Amino acid sequence: MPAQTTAALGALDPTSDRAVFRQIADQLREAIDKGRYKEGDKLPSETELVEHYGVSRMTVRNSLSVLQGEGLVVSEHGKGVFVRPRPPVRRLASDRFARRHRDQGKSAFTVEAEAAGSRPEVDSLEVKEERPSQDIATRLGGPRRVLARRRRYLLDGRPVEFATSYIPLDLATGTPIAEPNPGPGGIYARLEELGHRLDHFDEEIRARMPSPHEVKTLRLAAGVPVIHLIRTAYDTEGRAVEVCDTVMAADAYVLNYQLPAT
Amino acid sequence: MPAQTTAALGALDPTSDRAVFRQIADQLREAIDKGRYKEGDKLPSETELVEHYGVSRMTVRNSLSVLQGEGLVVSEHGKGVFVRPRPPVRRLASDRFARRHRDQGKSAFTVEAEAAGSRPEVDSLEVKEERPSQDIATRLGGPRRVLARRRRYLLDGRPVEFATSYIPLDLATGTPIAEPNPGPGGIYARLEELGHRLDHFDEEIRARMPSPHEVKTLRLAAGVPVIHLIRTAYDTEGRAVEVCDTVMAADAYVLNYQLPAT
DNA sequence: ACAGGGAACTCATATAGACGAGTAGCCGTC
DNA sequence: GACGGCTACTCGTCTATATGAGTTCCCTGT
Repeated sequence: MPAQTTAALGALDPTSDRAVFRQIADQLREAIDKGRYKEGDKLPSETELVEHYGVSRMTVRNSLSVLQGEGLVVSEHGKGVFVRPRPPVRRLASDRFARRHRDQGKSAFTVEAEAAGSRPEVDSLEVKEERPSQDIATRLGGPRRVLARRRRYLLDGRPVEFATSYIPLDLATGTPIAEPNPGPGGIYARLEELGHRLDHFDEEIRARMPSPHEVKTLRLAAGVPVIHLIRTAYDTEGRAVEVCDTVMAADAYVLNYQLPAT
Repeated sequence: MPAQTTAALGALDPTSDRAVFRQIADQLREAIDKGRYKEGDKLPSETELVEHYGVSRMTVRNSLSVLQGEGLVVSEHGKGVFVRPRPPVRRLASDRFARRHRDQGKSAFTVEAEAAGSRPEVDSLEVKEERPSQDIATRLGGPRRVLARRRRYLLDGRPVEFATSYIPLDLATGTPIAEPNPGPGGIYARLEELGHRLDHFDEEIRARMPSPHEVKTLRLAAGVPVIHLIRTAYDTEGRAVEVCDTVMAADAYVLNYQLPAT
């Protein structure tokens, strides 16, 4: 049985000017950090904490909401508050778009995930023509209309990322790129077949807190940021042929880049 | 005068099963998104919101703490709750370690910041020998002891990043690398002068919520994640000569990488 | 053996009230 | 005019209490 007693917790310091609910949060955080409560363990119930510290329930709840905001714990209605388990992590290497990775019949996501022993899924396909936003239009060199390809990626049933690719309409119409499934090697393979030999990608990375919509789509727990990656693909003539806007659950990803020292 | 009235806010829907404090947070969030409260504007005071919605003050505070957790607003004791201003952003290009950027008398950070019109500062220097953590040791190929160089970077007085470089002790002792100021071009220039010609860097990027210590060091507002970047520098013989562990305020950075399509 | 009811636990939401402490402006005194 | 204090406003913390709702498990009646 996991430790769900208050044995791991100390007493309050009434002389401290640190707010009581912060002191309690500090103690719980420390106990979690030191492994006295392990991943998935149930913390003491609110009532138990009330008794242990001799404070009101609101104060205890206040402490717990601090830890929840930090993403350290998750509460489950009717069951208890649990130390949040760290999910498996997906590593993205900087050579993930190398041509040699493109000739399989499956998508890069699927191949990688299966290699890592996870069950990959891709859903919520949407492929349609749109007027691009100001930002996307600028990145693509100002096309009036684009093809937008939206999809969401899941690992073992858990959504980890959703992405939208924007391709200038004149490159996409009438090609497999406009199909829901563009075929082996993905749209980069198709673009090259159409004579747009890819030269390089630019990636722009931000990290921020998710919008409520992103929380929903990625089923994010409280306190999990997102990594926002915007990739622009350029062909050998210097033309931007695709912009891919990706939002990833930050707790599910590590990004890897290799830079030459030049 | 900025809109700090409740004019921009609607009424509650008592038939909704959405919690009252969430409804209030939704309305405030929408008003901020739509620009009815602009950056730096003061929101209605808690008392005003209490009167407008006819709920208790705790409920209003609950709503505001939701928005604070999302990083949308900051509260200032005795003054009010304000829409958080977006700070200026520092862009990190993937060629930032190219040799051609190394010959100036100043550090890369200083040069970049001044070019962007900001006032750079570097502080809390600490240079000392240590036993490396397991992780750092592994990345460096297992040295017993390392030189750790810690520093913090500020822009216009605001801390934006702190970093620790770890260099195997046998490379560093008795060289300018062990000095507080390693000289123009930084330690990479010194390493190359010592015959360790740099070949490439590996960068590993994560995003997560900050620890309390990081909140303090970077003076982070609630709801601002950090970008955690671990860079390993390799020389032409494939030896790892430095690991740099950097924690950045995510709202102050955009990372840029250029990948060859290979 | 099993289905159902209900007790006993969990967290979620909300109210009302109190006191503390930081800020800013007004106003009178010196 | 400058200083100092008063006051009214702000958010911060904490208590006490009530109700609702989801989960678990036992016990009882069939």
